[in-house]
Amino acid sequence: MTTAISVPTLRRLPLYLRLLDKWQSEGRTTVSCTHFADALGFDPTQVRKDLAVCGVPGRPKVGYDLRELAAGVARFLGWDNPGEAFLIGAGPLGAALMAYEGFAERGLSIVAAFDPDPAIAGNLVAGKPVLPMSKLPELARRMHISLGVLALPSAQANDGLRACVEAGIEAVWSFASVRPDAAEGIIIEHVDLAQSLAVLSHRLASQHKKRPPRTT
Amino acid sequence: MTTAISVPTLRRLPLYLRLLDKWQSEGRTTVSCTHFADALGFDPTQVRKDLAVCGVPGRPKVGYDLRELAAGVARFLGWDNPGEAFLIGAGPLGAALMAYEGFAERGLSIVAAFDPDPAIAGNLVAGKPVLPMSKLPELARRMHISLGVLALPSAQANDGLRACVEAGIEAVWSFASVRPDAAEGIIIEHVDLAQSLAVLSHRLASQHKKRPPRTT
DNA sequence: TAGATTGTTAATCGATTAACAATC
DNA sequence: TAGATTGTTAATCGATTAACAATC
Repeated sequence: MTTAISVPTLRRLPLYLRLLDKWQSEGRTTVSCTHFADALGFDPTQVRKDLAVCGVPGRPKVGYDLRELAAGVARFLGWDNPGEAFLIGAGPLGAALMAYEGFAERGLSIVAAFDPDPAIAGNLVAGKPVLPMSKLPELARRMHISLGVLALPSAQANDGLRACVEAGIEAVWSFASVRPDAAEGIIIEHVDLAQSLAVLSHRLASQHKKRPPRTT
Repeated sequence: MTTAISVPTLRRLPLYLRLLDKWQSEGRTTVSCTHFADALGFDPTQVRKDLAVCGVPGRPKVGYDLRELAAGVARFLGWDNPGEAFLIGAGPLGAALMAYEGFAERGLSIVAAFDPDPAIAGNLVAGKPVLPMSKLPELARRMHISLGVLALPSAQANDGLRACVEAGIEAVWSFASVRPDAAEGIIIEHVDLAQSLAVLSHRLASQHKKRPPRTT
């Protein structure tokens, strides 16, 4: 087995990729770890180790070929060929995700939307019809869909997840406001906004202890 | 100065709080670290250390008083009294955030929405009027708003952030698809979906290496 | 060539986990 | 009392950073 990639490394790769895109559009052709390190406030050695996982060799004195590195990082993440995903939950959150500009950039395309609510199924979301959940298994298999984007209200999140498992979907990216239960045979990545808010809230609270907020 | 709280600890606190709410609704009155550890797959010692930062004492043999602990964790995060925030960017993402059920639960209330796009300002989003950006500074000061929720398209994200700084807003929770530039005198917490997607994409890709996905 | 940069091995740092005394 | 659990100190583990040889 190849060396396991650490999650912190994995989470930094998109930041490098974003910079690579930017620099490419500025006409750069090579980059060194120091460029990344300066732009992101990271240690250059860390950048070098992170990039190494993608298997793109650099050249001493020169650095990395920008094009080659960008392609290598994108390939490593599986962002080189467009992935197709189903959206499960077509409420306001689902609609926002369908319109989200960051997905297309990362080779992710939501090709169909489903919703258990009969009042929503049948509607159009971002120009696409929302289908009833009953259509999910057959379509998932026929279209070889391996990723589900879960955007259901918390009460329905676990049902949605189960439907994905039964449809043979391999991974779920969850935006439900409650973490769905772990399930056999499916990869779950949950975006927990409460965790992010906790970091922000605490920083704000510590700030207030030092310099109290304005009051009337 | 009090011991600095680590970010990993901070990010786990909402998970404990969610369990506390659940257990409280089930009629429990005391909890031990082992309960949390079992439910979350954590080490009991880690739970004990995490909870310790909130300053709620437990009793040997008994555990923690559930009510007292829930109140302590919420207070530590600043989630005990409802915080008021402004939404900057009232497109689909902004609309989803206004409707998001997780916020109210965490004592966060979006009290007004702003958008630089004249086609959007004037509309209603989640029953609230969207105001032009020009109204932001005066209202922020008058209402003592310290948190901005940034949901603008990437091209406008930095302008939106600057507007917050100028309005005296202390912290910004960013959902832009590109991380806004750091700015003097404002706390920024950026939710970077690409980082989360990177973790998921890579897991999916490694899975495929072991067991290739079905094809036609 | 000399200097800059990669790639890799060693040292440090911080977070997690283990051990254990104190206590109800 | 005995057993369970807290709170805290020590050990381990993994990620970050430093050092340095190889190289263009």
